[in-house]
Amino acid sequence: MYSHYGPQDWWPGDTPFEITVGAILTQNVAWVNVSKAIANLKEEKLVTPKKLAGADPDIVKSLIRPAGYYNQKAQTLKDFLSWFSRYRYSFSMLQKRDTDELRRELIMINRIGPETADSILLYALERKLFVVDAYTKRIFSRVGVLNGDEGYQQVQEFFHRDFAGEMQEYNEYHALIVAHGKDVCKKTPLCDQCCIKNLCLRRGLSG
DNA sequence: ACCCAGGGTCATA
DNA sequence: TATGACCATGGG
Repeated sequence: MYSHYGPQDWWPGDTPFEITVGAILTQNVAWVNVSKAIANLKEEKLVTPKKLAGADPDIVKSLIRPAGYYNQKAQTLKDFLSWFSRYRYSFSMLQKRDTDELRRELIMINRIGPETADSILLYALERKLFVVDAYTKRIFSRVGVLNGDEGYQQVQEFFHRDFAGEMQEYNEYHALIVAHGKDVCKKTPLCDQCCIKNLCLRRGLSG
């Protein structure tokens, strides 16, 4: 996949906080819409924890509107920030904490689920874990490695076990799966010849 | 006019 | 536990 699609340079964003905001805003929404929302926030210089926390909720809603679900997402940002304030809005503070502890705390925040939490952990905090998404389940179900009825944790454990790697590989892997999902598997329901199938066959995981 | 996109929550049976 | 409804915008 890497040789075909090249480096994906994920996550788009200049700072850990921008990455975090993007992870929240991108829930069930195309990234193009999220970029507009982030561009709006940037114009108002609100892409910093303190500024965003101090902003008028109605202003924030209007700025993130292109990303959809703006009422919920404005509240999610607020809830995240109220948790983050306990670390004095400092990513260095977060880095002192254990990955599993942070993950539990993030998931405790309303409307931040496992995928959003893991995206923040991998792409903003550079923790070594695999991010599961709908493409992952679809693609790996099709090639016969997953059933399709596994839960998030189960799928994640599968990848941690059979596709173990370093943080940089998890970073690229998730991005490539998304790229591949948008590219091929949407148009071609049966990916018999796809590179992932071949990879799994080589590893003795399907066939 | 439909369907879906880099999810998650809540009510119901 | 397992479905369904709901959140909302923008592009194909």
